[in-house]
Amino acid sequence: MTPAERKNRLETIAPELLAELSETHEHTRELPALEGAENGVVMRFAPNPSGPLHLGHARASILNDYYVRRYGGRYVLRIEDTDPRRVDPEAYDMVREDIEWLGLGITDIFYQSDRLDIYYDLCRKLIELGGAYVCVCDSERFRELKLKGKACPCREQTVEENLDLWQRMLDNEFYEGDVTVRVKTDLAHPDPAMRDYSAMRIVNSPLHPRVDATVFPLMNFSVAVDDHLLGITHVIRGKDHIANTGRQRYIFDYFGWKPPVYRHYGRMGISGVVLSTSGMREGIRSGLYTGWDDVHLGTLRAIARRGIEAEAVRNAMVDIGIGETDISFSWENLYAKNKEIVDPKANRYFFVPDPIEVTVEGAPRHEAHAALHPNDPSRGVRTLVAGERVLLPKADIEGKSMVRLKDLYNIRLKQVGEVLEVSYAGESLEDARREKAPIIQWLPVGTGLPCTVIRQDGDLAGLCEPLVAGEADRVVQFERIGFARIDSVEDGRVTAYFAHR
RNA sequence: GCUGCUAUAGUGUAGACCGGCCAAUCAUGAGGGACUCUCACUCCCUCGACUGGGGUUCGAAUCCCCAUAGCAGCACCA
Repeated sequence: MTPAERKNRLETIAPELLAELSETHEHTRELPALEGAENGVVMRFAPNPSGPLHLGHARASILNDYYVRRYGGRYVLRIEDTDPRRVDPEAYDMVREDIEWLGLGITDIFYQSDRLDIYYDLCRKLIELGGAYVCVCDSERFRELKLKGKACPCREQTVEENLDLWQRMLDNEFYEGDVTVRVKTDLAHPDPAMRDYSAMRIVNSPLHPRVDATVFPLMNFSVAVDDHLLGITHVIRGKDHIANTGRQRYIFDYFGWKPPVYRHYGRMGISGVVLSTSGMREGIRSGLYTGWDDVHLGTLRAIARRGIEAEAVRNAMVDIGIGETDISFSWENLYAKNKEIVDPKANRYFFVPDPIEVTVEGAPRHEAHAALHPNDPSRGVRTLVAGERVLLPKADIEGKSMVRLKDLYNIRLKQVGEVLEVSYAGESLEDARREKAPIIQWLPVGTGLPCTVIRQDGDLAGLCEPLVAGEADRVVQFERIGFARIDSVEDGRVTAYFAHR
């Protein structure tokens, strides 16, 4: 049966199936349902302000955002700045900008550094409940004991002794490293990670940029407290937090709170870019990278600069989902998502990398009209006026005997010793097709703008069409090269960032 | 070392909870073709996977056990 016959037959026996066939299937993927989410959710994104957001943050924030949008409710941004050592004052703004770029539906914002009194208060209550003690042991010594499942002497202190020590901590009677408040868990717990962890510690230096304090909570305490106080119902985070979920459970139990529903997704390996804040900062300092948006970094501002849109990142992350399997992030898949968005709107232009000038013997003066977008004639054309002298991409004519300059005419090439002889070969597209001549981009001599296309693996230098100057901050397609974001146009010089083919 | 999680095509993902409709979905990618004055877009065709071994069962990608591999945690970081 031919396809047409099959279609006819289907029409006679089951017209409703035929209708189904012609439907365009929208592949917006549905992620698994969350239990207890039917009446809305309260979720959170809790970055540490130590640098700009990167792809790892994008996954966490987008997946939580996805569920808030799906079920309705609130989306809390919680800035976790309880470690003065890991706070970069400039990162507060960067995080805010990146969140804006991502388009997250944040409804509430909290800074943990504003909430120290809340943590102090609940820490005292936890001590009173007998759920925590102030430990004055050397951390190394404590660790040894813990691994053996043994208690340190401080664990036997009375509530009064602990309260006294706690007050002295707050009164600045101790220095960094001298004391820590530990949550009493279970020293016999089979998982050593679960045994008596720290809830509060002292940091004397550096000073916190937002608050005058030296006693700070550790994340397992502040996170549990805030998740409860802020009414968080569901938490989606990486599996590196599985142990923390277990530790935080003790806080919930001591206070008689109901913990949120947790989902821990698998590790996402991201290759090809630098992600570690320290690595990025060091590279920027040493001049290896131009800044937080250097193309070699995995920050959101870097991929934005490369012309990747937030929606593409979102689609890629939802596609990846919340599976517990460890995965490797696929740039290829992200590029495909981005092309979906960018291809319909990107205007087409010629960019000639590594240009060589040739004189086309016998070529008439000719005006070429190339569509700004081949699928949308209404956008009009770029007009390029060519005489005998044109610029061609070196790599595309090497070894060729005939090529067609797109929308212009055909040329014949002959290498005679050191000299490349180029002659006019007519306007016929059919001729070019018949000879299987490549159709390549070109530029008239004189009108092109110097243009650098910045790529991860080396820049392309060349010339582009003058109209590109009007495309600043937009993504264009350089025909036969790929999509690129026009980053700047200064003094007639264009800088573009390569996105993908 | 101790604890835990995971294992479906190159990549991501569905199916797994409630075994049969799975000779395993969709996307991406690769190869081929159509269209096209781009190596873009669109369309068509093809390629490619249930980690291994046992067990339960009439029947296992799905349940159980073992092995292997990967990952995470065992901070006075988040």
